[in-house]
Amino acid sequence: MRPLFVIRRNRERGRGAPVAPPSPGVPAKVIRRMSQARERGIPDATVARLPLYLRALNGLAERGTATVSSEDLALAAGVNSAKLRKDLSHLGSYGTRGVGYDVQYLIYQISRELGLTQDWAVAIVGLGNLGRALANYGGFVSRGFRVAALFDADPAVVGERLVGMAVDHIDQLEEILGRRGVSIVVIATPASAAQEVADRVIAAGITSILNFAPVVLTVPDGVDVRKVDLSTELQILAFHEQRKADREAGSPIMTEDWAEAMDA
Amino acid sequence: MRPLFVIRRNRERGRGAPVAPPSPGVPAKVIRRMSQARERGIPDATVARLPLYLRALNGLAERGTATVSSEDLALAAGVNSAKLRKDLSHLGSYGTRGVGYDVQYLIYQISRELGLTQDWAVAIVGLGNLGRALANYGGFVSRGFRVAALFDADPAVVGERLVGMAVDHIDQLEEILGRRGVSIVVIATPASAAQEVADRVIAAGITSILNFAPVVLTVPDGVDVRKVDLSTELQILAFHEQRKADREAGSPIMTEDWAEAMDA
DNA sequence: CTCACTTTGTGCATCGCTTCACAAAGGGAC
DNA sequence: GTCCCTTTGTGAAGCGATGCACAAAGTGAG
Repeated sequence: MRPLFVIRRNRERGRGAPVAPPSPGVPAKVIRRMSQARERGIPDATVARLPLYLRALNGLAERGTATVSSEDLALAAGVNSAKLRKDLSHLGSYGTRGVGYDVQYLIYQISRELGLTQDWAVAIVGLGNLGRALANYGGFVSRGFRVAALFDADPAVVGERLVGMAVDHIDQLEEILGRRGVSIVVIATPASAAQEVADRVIAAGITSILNFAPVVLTVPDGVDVRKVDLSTELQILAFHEQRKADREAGSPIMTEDWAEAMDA
Repeated sequence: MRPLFVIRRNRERGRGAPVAPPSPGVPAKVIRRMSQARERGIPDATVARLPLYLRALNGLAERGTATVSSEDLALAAGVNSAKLRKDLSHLGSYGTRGVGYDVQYLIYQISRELGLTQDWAVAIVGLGNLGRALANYGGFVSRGFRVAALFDADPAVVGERLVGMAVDHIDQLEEILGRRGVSIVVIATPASAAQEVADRVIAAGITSILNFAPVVLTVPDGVDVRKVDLSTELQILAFHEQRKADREAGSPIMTEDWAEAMDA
């Protein structure tokens, strides 16, 4: 079963084989076909932007727009139009030259690519303030995702009903995950519990985790972890804010900063 | 006051002026000096990782570790050690060869670089489930950040007390932001209100926004917006999850997918 | 049909980040 | 002091992402 090439696939990013240079003798059609085929190699940066495009498209669709040019869609999504076109070209050739993209069709294609045409059962572990906020957050249930299980370790919380669902005790984690077909787990526990929860859900077969706890989770290969971290974001903002402040007050050449840095 | 060069600075990412090509005649020392000097040009990718290092360091400090090698720290932060060293080298030369980094000293240096030695007054706008979770979230108050104001548009929520602070009505936004010296605003409103809130806080002089609402905010140059978006993260996970599923079930060559894609 | 115009899809140059690999620098033993 | 060991700091190569600029491909008018 799935030898060599699976492993190769795993690391196969972007272009894969270095498409032959456009020597004038080679039939252009063959080259085209190859890059169209793309071998399932959509760049990570592109994948990260697809949800953005999807949201912009849904906005357009609600306002009844039937087709949209890359220029306009890029504007709505806040990106450069060349980037948008290149991103979409990784999915296939879904536009019409001289016209633009059919909004509904593009929504469908992006949704399909992102796997939103099926629905995903999501479990939330940890029902403190953040976990509750997530459970109640209607936005992400809207398309493709469904909260299928809630877990907490606190006996006072277990049994409580949230969004029409009882909170289960963490002891039943493995059993219920399996029974309800959960494939994505959201960790919203305190930092101290996060790694243990991760270990358990991974042992139960989960390979996609969204982590809100402020820790670096250690996971085996093949498990995807995405991290959302408030304090990190604030710290990045603070860095830039400080810089702006420095710039206004400090000397343009910034010699003082230097002196300070030097003697430290 | 601050003419031309301020604008230039604004767009000056990374290296700044296009360092002359490494023509063999140019004295290497000059180039060296320039990149060492860094002109306050810490790469964005590095800035984004500094909070991570800081957290790992705090963990080590709590356990009483005095010095740490780049190898160990990198392990704790979940990055490659060469990357860690290069990141830290952008801040200065704070390690000791043959020994490693002094944990306390490095904590101080990173904190200073991130601007965490001063404290930042943060306002939260929108106190639905998410806003409340953020207000209660102790983690980010810990170091450098302080919740200084809470706003909501709902009269039923205004006046309520959260984390020892009364919720103010959004009408008083500008006045209170100024009075309490707020410099970072967290938007946790519904999507429909987010742009208006952003416009108002920017008009009031705010230049750093952390946006939880699922919309692309349009802001003038000089304003930093960072976005945290649950549904985007879930969609990215779903994409990879789907891929993993395809890989197990589907044909390695993936001809079927093709047929399906073609007739659509 | 041809012509003018619009907009996509992409080759290519560029840029910035990552990673390797090693010289430089410090510590400790003797 | 010298020698050996450890670990940093960084030049340079590699790699992926970005954005320009344009040929290709479509529409619509006449």
